[in-house]
Amino acid sequence: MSKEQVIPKLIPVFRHYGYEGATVSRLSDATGLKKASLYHHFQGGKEQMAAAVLEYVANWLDENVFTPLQSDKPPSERIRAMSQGLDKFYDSGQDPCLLSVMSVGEADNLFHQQLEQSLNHWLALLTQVIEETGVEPELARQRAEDALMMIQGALVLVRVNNDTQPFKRAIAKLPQILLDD
Amino acid sequence: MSKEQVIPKLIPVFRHYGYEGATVSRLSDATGLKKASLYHHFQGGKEQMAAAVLEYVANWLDENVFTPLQSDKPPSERIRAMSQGLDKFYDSGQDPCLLSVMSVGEADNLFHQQLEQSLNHWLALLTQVIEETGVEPELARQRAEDALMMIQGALVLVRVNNDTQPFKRAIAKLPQILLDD
DNA sequence: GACTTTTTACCGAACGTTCGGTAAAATAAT
DNA sequence: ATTATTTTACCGAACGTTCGGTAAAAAGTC
Repeated sequence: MSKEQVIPKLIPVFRHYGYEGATVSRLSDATGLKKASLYHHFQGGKEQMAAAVLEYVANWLDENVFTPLQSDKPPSERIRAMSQGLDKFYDSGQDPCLLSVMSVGEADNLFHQQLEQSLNHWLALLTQVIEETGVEPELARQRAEDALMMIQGALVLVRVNNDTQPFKRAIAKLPQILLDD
Repeated sequence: MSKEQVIPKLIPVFRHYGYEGATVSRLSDATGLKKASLYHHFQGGKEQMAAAVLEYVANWLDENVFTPLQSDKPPSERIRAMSQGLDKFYDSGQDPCLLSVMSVGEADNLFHQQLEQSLNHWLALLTQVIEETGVEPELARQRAEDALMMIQGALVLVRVNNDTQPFKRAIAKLPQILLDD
């Protein structure tokens, strides 16, 4: 079993339990590999596993969310494409966000730089799309932030309330937040 | 040292490290009490400490956020009062939200009911205030959800980006979200 | 192609450390 | 003197990690 096959099995563990909650035992169970085997693939241990997961997810987002956002189609359609990618990424809000779960406790010390970079990359791309519709840079940035806040907040609501409706509405409201306002 | 003096010292540990990251050692350091002394006050151990923290925070919110929201003043002023309480509670976004941090991993299994109840209490109160301005129940509920999403999302953004501006803007936007729309 | 060597993938068992938690002794308060 | 509070010393279990070794695949040699 190669790393590329292992990493996707690690993802849900970190997502649902956070860094400190993602014990090597749980990671072992999730992958079907014994602890020692995990350490064969990731000599850097749990920290390297988390780093690999973050990198994998960043690439997934690049392909399924950021690239569609940068196509040459009209902004409204690009945002629709992004929304579709996001809905798949978060499984309609049922899967927690790695970004938010990894910015807690010890994990934040280890991965803050990576997380900040990913978030700002996303914000920058979104801001650019909005600017292309003729909106002032500062306002465009604010709308981009509003959109991300809505999504992240929706994920919290969904998790606590066991109801995916807020997330679906947040996704549906994205065009309005980003373009109409 | 009494429980009432200990609990406030426990709060920041759970807030910043989450339930699994809030080790008894850290709780001991934060309170200045040795482990065994903590167990004298909380025979139920770490779980009881977390439960006490949640209860304490719920009461604080009741007094400083929910009660001002239910006064007999006009809705706009009640929302202003709530905003003020929230800003103090989250220290302008610098302090993470217990609700979101405790809904991860094992902690969610232990406290889901409490968290869900607190969130829905808040949502219900907010919805009621909006309804009083003549808004349909369903729309009022949606606006209440939007407001909470904005705040929760802002907290994520602030934590990752080390910049409290998004939170301050989210707070400032509350009247518009809840009343103007 | 057959044989040897090296590398890869995996595992059982154990490592030292830290986890949450407890018993008994010491101290403080009344 | 009694009670309430804190501390020292300790426990089993789980933590992340490492060790020694096995089986199979890959690479190198003839």
